[in-house]
Parts: sequence; structure tokens; C-alpha cells
Amino acid sequence: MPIRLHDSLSRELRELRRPDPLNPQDVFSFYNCGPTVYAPAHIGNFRTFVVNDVLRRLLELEFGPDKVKHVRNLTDVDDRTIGQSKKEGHPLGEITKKWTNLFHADCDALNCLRPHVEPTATGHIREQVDMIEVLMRKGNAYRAADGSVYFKISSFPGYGALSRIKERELKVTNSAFDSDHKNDIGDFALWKAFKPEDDGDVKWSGPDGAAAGRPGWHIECSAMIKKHLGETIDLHTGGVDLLFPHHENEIAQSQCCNGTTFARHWYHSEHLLVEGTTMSKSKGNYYTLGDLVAKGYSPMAVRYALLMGHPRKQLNFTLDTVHAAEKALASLRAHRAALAPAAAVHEAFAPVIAALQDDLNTPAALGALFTIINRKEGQPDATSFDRAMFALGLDLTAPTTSAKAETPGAVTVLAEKRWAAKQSKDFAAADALRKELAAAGWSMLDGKDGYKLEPLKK
RNA sequence: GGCGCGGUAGCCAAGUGGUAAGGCCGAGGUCUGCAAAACCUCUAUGCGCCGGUUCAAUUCCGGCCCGCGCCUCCA
Repeated sequence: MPIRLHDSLSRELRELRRPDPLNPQDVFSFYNCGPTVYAPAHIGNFRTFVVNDVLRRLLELEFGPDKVKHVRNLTDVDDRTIGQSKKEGHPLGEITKKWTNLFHADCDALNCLRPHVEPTATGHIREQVDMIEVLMRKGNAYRAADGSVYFKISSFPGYGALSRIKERELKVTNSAFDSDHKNDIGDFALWKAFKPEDDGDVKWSGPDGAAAGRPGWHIECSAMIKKHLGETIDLHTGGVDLLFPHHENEIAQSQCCNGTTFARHWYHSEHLLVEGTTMSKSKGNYYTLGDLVAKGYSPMAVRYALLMGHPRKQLNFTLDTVHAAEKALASLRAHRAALAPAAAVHEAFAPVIAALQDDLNTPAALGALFTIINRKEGQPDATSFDRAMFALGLDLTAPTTSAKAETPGAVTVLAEKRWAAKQSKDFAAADALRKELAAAGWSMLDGKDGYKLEPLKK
């Protein structure tokens, strides 16, 4: 069954290209815009990366693990990274390394497969400069008075196709425009001239005829895609917010530079909302993975929660959502353990994969999963179940409560006392101690030969 | 103002021109000193509102109301 995916450019459901099975060199090229490493990524960011991870897994299942090349970049130089570097008083490279490490740890905890290549903007300055020089030679870019280089959108007739920018009335506040050096409000920076007051010591020598400085944001993706995946790629993805201007600008740069179609297929995942609105620190609804883990939720439950909504619809994330996810996951673990190796029904969980192949319908896939599990007749096969788990990226062996909070000594004392009371059948005392533990925020789970302590949720 | 998306049970959320998946919560039950877990059963005569098309609409069309996102560097 082919994978059908919504294409942001044509706005239609289209089949993904299948690599030529007769040509071993032919692989499906997949680029996913990655994070800017200047702060911890929040769960909204991770929604996009988790959705893309499901896509990656689906592509591997469908085409074969060696027939997919997945590239995701790290933006390690821009206003925000430089700003953070100045704020913390550490070199840019040190700052971006720190946040890259956390990003990787979070991705691992969320069971996201590592991309095959994870290029950085600072690692590809030469490639970016090369492209800018080509664009200048071809008349698609010009040098501004301060030595910056801008892309001239009027030189690219196809500009705006992705975002339908021409049909918009730009809400223009001219203040930003006036302080710039561009000829047209829509022109964007390919190369930004060095400004000592803003940029600290971050600069590279620029394209011929331009000042020293650093690349603009959009060019990095164009350059890294060209280097690692080629001039035309099969699939380019990201969050909806990247549609304009980022992806629009990438198309303009790449197509003017290379003279070829940039991406055959575009896919954008929608935003995550928290308690019905966008995340922001001031609203107190801004969550990182670490925040949720600190509240006692497991990363796998967060992943599950992020898959509970259709990727192309805004998903309203609440703590109840993660709680529901945690419970659902526990149920899946129990069912997996009960599956017999010898199965009566093979490929029982194929509908789960089918739902994903139909425009990455993750909530329908999860629904199908439980529908099959709840069926009374027939014993489904574990192999098929595991395949579905792989596609969704749900690792049922992952710890249920990660990074368990330290148990306070006083709580341990109470627990020991209660266990002793229980062993001596003094149930009244045991119950009283259970209440004390609950008051302290802990729950005691009795086992046959011992107990476990868990912090109460929320 | 422009572009786009959405309004389905207490919460989250699929879906279909023929009468509403699934998860959570809740209720009842089995089991267990208690709790937890597990298992069983139940939980939307209705899918924002008003019209229209149709034998039949939550699903198509029109209008209205409400919410959300984007509109130059935010996944």
C-alpha cells in the first residue's frame, strides 16, 4: 500500500515517490528542518520531530531501511544563538553544543531515530557562500550598502507559490523596512554583514564583493540539502510556521541557483496548543520534556500524547492528555505481554500501519490499535503488534517513570513502618500510614515481596 | 484587513451521504486485608447555530456565531 501524504504546495493528498527497486543507488531523500539550539526545545517543537520520526519509520517499513536518507539540520548561528551566547557570556560554539546535547538526549528519550545526517549551519559556511555567489552572478541577489547580500524576490516569478504570498496583503510596518538596506520589503538576507555591537566575534569572510559576516537563516537549508541530498529532494518537512517565509525563501534560492525543482513533496505539521492556546512562559503553559518528566510523566507517554492528534490539525495538549497517554501505554504493555507467540491471526495490526499510510493519521492508528486489541475473537500475532509499535515508535520497554524523583528519607521511614505493620497484620496502622504517605505526596504500591513508592501525579 | 485551520460525549480525539472508532475520566462488578494493577459491563437518539440539496446529512452547499494559527527570521 502506497504512502499518501498531504502536499503543502499542491494542497492535495499525493503518493510519495517509491525509490526504483532496480537501482540500488536510488534512495528516498527526506529533509526535516531541525531546531535552533539556543534553549531547551519545548514539546511543541517535539511534536514536529515526533511526527517526522513516525514518517521516517513508515518510509523505512515501506521502502526498506537502506532506501531512505533522512537529514535534519541544526541551526547553530542566528540572532537567537548569538544573543544567548552573549547573555551567558560563553562562546557561541559552547552554547550551541550544550543545547544540542540536551536536544539529542530528549530525542533519544522520545525514541526518535537519529537522522542519517545532522548538518550544522556553521559547518557549511563555504557551501552557503558558494550558493550566494551563484545567485549574485545570476542576478537573483544584490549587495546592499552595508555589505549584506539580499535575495531579490522579483527575480523569481514562482515566488509565493507555497504560501500564496501574492494573495496576501502584507501587514507592513515600515519601521523594520526603513532600518534595512533592502530594495523591496519582501527581499530577504542571504548574508548579513558583521555588526560588532550585535554579533560579538561571530563572523566569516563573505561572498565575493560582500562584507564579512554570517549567513542569513534560510540559505543554510538550501546549501545543506544540496550537499547531502542533491538538487531535487523527495520530501521536505517542518512545522507550519516555516511555510512562510522560511520554505518559500528556500524554494526561491535553490531553484534560482540550481535551475531545478527543489522538493517534490512538502509536508507541514500543525502547532501544538496547550490548554487551548499557544505556549508561552508568561501563561505558565510552556512545557519542556524535562518539565513533564519532573511532574512524573514518562517521555514515552509524552510521545504517545503528541501522537493523539492528527498531525495536520492543531493539537490541544493538557496534563490530562499525558495522563491518558500514560494509562494507554500501560495497557499496551499488558497486552503485549499477553500475546502468544503462536498466533491465529497474522498481520492483525495491519490496519494500524494502513492508518499511518493514509496521510499519517496517528489518532486513527491508535484507535485501530485498541479496536484490534479489544476484539474478542482471534489471537493476534505479536510480530504484527511489534511492527505497529515500531511504526509509532512506542518503546514498551522504556521506563514508565523516568528519572524517578529522589525519595525523601521521611517517606522511606513511613513506608518501612507501614510495611512492617502490614507484615504483622496491623492493618489499622498500615492504613493510617498510607494516608500519611499520601499527604506527603507519595503512593505506596504493595507487591508480594516488597513495595514500590511513586510520587502522586500532578 | 489578508491567508489558512477548526468547532463531535466531563476531557482528548478519529470518522462517514445511510444513521457516531479509540484513549482518559466516571459508574457498577470480579479479584486482592486496604490501596494499586488486571479483567468484565455501562457511559453522545446526537456531531456549533440556521437554512438548502437528498429517499436519507454529523458527513455536500449557502449564511451566521465562536475559537485558533500565520502574515519576515517561531516546530
